[in-house]
Amino acid sequence: MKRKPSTEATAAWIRLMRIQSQVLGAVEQDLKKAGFPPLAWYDALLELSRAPSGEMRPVELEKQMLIPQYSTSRLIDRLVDEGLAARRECKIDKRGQFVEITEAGRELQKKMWSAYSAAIEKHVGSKLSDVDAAKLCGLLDRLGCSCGEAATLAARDGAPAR
Amino acid sequence: MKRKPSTEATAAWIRLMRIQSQVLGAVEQDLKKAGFPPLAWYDALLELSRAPSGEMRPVELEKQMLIPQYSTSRLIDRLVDEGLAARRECKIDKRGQFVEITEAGRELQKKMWSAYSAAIEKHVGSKLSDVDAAKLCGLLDRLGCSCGEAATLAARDGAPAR
DNA sequence: TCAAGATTGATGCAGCTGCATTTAGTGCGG
DNA sequence: CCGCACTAAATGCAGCTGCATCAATCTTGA
Repeated sequence: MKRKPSTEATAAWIRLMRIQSQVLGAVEQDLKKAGFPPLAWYDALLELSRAPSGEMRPVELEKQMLIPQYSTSRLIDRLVDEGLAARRECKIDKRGQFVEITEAGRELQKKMWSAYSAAIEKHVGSKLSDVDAAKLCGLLDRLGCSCGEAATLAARDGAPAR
Repeated sequence: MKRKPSTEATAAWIRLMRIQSQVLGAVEQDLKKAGFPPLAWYDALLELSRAPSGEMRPVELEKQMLIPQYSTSRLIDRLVDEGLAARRECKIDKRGQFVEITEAGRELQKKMWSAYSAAIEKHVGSKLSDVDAAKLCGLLDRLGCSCGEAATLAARDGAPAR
């Protein structure tokens, strides 16, 4: 059972873990220093703002963001507490609900994108040519079974999802 | 302030976040299913086992693992609780201490490496040729200011560090 | 020699995460 | 129409993380 992964594979694994945490930390830090909430909030607001009528089912949000159900539930709680979103009852399915982004939510999303995009540029864009960034995408996509397609489409106003 | 990062940079950012979390999750899951503790424990045990006399200062460990001080402190607590490591007093500096890996700790580290290396192979190695893995390393290293050098040297028996 | 400052490690607190379970509602087969 | 399986969402609990702070000790420099 020894020496299964090649040195290269192991090195890639280590880099993937280290660099991601480093870059994510740097970006989150920039956001926080600019007085903004965590990235997850941005992701949620972005998804909501993209929805046709500014509202969607929690289940839907959960699938888009690739986070567990309970996590979605609590994230919505926080957004609602801050007046960035509102819960609406769902008439066709009384178990469920709709979550609607508020005007404040839309504004915050836009403001965050300024800081967020600057952070991406600072910590990723400025360190890699577009060609290299594309190469990196290609290599990373091969590690994720089949999450590349959707992500490519969504690659406008960046939405990570942990 | 609009359109700062290129589409490619943003796409790379998204991939980096998504794929990392996906791969990390898969590896941790494999470890857990095999009945092992979290990866952080492995990292710590590995560092300790590498130390000349099987012991090192918490500060040292902290630097190697790139995790905050309080995190190290509590990780050591857990290792000690499980009998995988032991605290030794430090005679030359009474503020400090030494942490020594136990025999059980060494054994666990070795056993974990079997499962861990298999997971790396399964989730990284098998999806990328060595050449591509090396390319990936190169690209990722450019994102991390200066963490590549050390990591390359340490690339035996993989040690991530979040 | 001694006070000021730096360093080592621990800890209380708040917030977040995962897991398992609960509550409520839907829909299908008999 | 009823019971049973399934889905939607919330929640209690334990564990982990970050932050700020603390106590103890070491070091430095006047």
